[in-house]
Amino acid sequence: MPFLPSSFFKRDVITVARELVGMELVWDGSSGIIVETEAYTVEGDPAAHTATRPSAREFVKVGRAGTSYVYFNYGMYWLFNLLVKGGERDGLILIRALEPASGLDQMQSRRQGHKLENWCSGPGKLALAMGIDGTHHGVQMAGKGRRSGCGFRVPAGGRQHEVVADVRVGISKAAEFPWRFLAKGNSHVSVPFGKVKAMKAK
DNA sequence: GGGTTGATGTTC
DNA sequence: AACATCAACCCG
Repeated sequence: MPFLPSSFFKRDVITVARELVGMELVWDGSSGIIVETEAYTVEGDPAAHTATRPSAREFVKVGRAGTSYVYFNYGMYWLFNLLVKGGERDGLILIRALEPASGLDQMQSRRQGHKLENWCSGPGKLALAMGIDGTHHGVQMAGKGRRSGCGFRVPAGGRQHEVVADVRVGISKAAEFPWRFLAKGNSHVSVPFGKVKAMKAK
């Protein structure tokens, strides 16, 4: 299966975030099926980095569609995002969870002491499992200049997952935007469908 | 299983 | 001061 072309990432960021669920992320000898994403838009989204960080705005302006945006959060974890631009709405997509698919030995060695279901069930965890860190900021993931061994593709057998939309996780601003996309019923997601609102209701 | 808490550092 | 988190720990 060929890798997704850069044109895939030159569309509306919400659309792309939804369609990435069920795709396979290939990264340096390992891969996983994407089971959870979150979209953040450059305009009209108070929760997006671009709303508060000039450096993020500059990255969107200068970067090409399909480039990785990796940053350090909570003093401990790297989070892996993708730049989407050229469609109706530009923005960044946070890859939040994967179902491990290949290179399992490598992933297991990086996630020692954890169950398979928890290797990639969260944005910090998947960065650990795949070996993603700050040196991987700005990596081209599609089209011309794509880094060898990295990219996205339709898995063998096609996209098997039904996608559902829910609110995003771990934010205080624009918390009601339904811009988190999940593979329905999948056990590798970070927070199951409906759980964020259920917690908040208490 | 569910709730709570501590560990960490960059950004503005 | 806030933050796009995780795992260890309690309690049951």
